[in-house]
Amino acid sequence: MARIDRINKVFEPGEAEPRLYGKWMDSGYFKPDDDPDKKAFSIVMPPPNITGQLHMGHALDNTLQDILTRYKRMRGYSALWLPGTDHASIATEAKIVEQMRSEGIYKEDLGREKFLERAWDWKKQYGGRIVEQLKKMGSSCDWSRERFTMDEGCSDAVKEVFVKYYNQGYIYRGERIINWCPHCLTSISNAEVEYEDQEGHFWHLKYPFEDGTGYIELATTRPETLLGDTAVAVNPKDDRYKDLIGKMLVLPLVGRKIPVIADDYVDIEFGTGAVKITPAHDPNDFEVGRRHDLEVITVLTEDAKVTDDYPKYAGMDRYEARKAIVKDLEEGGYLLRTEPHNHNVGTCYRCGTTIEPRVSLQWFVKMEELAKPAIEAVKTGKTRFVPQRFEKNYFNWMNDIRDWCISRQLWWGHRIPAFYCDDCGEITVTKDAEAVCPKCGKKMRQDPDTLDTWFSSALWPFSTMGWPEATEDLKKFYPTDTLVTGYDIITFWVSRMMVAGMAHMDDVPFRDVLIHGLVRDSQGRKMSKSLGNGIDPLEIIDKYGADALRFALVTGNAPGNDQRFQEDKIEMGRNFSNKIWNAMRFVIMNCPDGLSYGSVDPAKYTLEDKWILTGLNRLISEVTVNFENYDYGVALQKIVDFIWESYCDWYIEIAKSRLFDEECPTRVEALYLLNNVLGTCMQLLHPFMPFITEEVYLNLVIDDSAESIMISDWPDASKIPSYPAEEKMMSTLMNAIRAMRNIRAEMNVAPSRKAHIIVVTASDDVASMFNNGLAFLERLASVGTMEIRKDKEGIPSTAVAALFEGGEIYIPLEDLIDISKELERLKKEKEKFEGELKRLEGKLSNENFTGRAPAAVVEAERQKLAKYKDLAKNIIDRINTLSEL
RNA sequence: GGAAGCUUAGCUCAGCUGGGAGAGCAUCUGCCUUACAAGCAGAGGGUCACAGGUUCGAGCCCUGUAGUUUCCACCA
Repeated sequence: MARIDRINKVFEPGEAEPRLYGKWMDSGYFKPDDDPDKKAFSIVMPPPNITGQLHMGHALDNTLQDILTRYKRMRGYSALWLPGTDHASIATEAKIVEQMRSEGIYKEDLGREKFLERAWDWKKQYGGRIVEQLKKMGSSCDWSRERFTMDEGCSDAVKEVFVKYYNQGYIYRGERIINWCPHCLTSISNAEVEYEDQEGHFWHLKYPFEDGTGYIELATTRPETLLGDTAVAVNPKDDRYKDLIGKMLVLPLVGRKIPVIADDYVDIEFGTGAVKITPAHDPNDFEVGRRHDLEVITVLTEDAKVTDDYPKYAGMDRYEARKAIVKDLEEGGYLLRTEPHNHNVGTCYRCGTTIEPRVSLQWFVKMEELAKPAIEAVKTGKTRFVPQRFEKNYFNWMNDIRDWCISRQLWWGHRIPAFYCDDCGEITVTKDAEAVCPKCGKKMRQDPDTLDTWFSSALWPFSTMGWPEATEDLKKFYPTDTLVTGYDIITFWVSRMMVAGMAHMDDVPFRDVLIHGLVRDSQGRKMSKSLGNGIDPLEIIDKYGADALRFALVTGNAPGNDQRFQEDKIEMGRNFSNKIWNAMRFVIMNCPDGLSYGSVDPAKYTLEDKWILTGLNRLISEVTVNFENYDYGVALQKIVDFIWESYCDWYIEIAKSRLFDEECPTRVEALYLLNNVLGTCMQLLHPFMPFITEEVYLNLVIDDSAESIMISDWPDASKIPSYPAEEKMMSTLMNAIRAMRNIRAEMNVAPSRKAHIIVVTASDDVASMFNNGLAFLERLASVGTMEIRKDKEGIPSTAVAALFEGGEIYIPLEDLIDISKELERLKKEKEKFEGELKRLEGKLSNENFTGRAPAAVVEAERQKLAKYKDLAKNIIDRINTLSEL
């Protein structure tokens, strides 16, 4: 009892977790083992933004990665989990601009160089924050390999790829209509546009013919773009307009003469069947304009204000201009009517501002051809999505892929390695920091733009390992084994890594893509800043510990499904920790000093010993399969059930009678198994709850030389003996105990009242089982004394019967028994059994079943029938006996 | 418009290749039993959304319907 005084009654994560993490860091366990005989396992961490704070999405993502890494490490792999952070160009730049604005400083006034200095300061200040937060989760990454998307190596990889793609013709520069954010003042890619439903209007306008022969009616949701109209399009098959094709119209308010053109793009059924064409401000119109060689007239500035070309509206933003133009159209008699109209509006995924399509000179990657090997790799199973259904998501995007706009009008990011000669217009693309015009020898000017953040992210699985150098890490760890990420990022990131991997490494970047869902709030809403419904993982860790948080994120959740986050689950995790902690306390408080297992003899194992070992054996096998299939929710549930029910509620309780009897001949066996079974459970649980398992494992009396559970060997089921016959016997005994407990509870018999029981059984095995178990039957079922008989002659009629497979137990409760109540209880039991009997008899008399179902299934049903018949007969006998009174 | 998911106990969710419906929380009843009241023992509670079909047998497979969520595309 001396040792227990030193151990707190509850596990204290606030104290233990930082201490243990520090120990792991110092010991170098997070680094992959150099042993060349070990097989390599690797994952790269999806790099969180340097501007970011740890949120539940990160917590889930990193918990899954840590589970995987810790499992593989214990399985004997040289396991690498490579961490890092992302510069997140647009998000970071926006934050810095915002911060500067509060100081009254503008980006342009500061200048590029000063701005970048500030950005790097920002990175220094905040880049480490998220890393520290990830450590609190218990993440076992190799921090010595930590990377940043803008560090020297990653930047070099970016330049290498850009130059290579350019020389191969996959990267080009061109004037196209792109998605422009008037707030961030940069282009963004298709993937970065989010569509949302907005209520708007449908304005029906009339555009008069030049020759005064009438007008064409058309409808628009964006009347302000009328300023840039250069045609009106109709469908060539539309009889209403056939004769009008080629005629000229006068553009209202502007007076420009524009033609009626014919194009298949126009839907005859929709609206009036006539569409105004604004090539500069609508992607479809742009395409129509190209086909018909229309003039592209830009009418809005970068910040979405009307240009000076239209003095009446100049300087108005697009919404002001819309009002003014609608008013003028109305006054001019051009507005026929206005209807309410819901439409999808593209918004910037970073700031939410409505996108303004805009024609500008940008850099693009031709994706179609590059996508092919990446599509093929998933088709042929070289890369596998888990769950598989998400590959549809991937194929969907990849099969319909558009050219990727990669240039951004931002300063924070990888500067585009293209140089221009202002004299002769020559373009050079080079990794060098400076370039001289090959034609006229003048110093060239570097493109001011930077690259899309996702351009560098796409290279992450190999840029972090030293590419383009042929490093040892690349040789050993590429391709990585598993990428863990959310389904919301498949198009942004997974697809582009696949493309880059195939293009530059000629191999997939990862074998498996483990997709998880979103963590939502308790009402099922997305956690967001604007709703203020986000739950801070750090607060949860402070209150309950990282183990409890990890438990909550994994338990009861199937792969790929969204989950609602509820504090209930955290409490469950915390309570489970406490349960384990106290099981450990119990075990070690009963271990004598200098305990040695030298005399342990498996031949002396008792029924419950063999039962718990058999259960453990099965647990290891099943959980290992679950781990291999990424079924973590299932695996965790099994481990919890085994520890809580089998080990704590049964095995410890039964073992108590052996521990408390110092003369017990199998005491050392009990101690050995109590320590080792719990220790093995800790190993199985360690990937989920690394902290408490480490603490408990090292406190148990298992192996004094063990340094850490995280480098212990994953349990091997084949080394644990299995005893099926004893397991079955034990389950009979447990059922008998449950039956006794049930009766006593229903009769309201206090546990303190020890009863005399009469066990009636024809089986010698069952009889000896009860005889051997008397010591713990007292504890588990309040048995005082016991007699065992072969028949039920002379059983007192006031006894209550507990029936189990293999026998009956009678508990004479004299004063307590209410015969009518007991009869009622027995009749209820009888009905239950008769229902089952009817079902089984029907099934077994059906020749279709006996003839067609597998023999094993039929046999199992036969045995069930026999068992139920037996039990039902006993109940009926008992009812008859009681009824006669 | 195209695609995917979900619908199982009051709540949140599991349920593997089809073979007697589960967990946690909540509710009710008893217990401070010398590891743990963050605990122990027991109980109640479900036409597995609906309608068909395949099968000896369907929560699970197929078809359809309804509700709901998400992704992709996008028509002015």
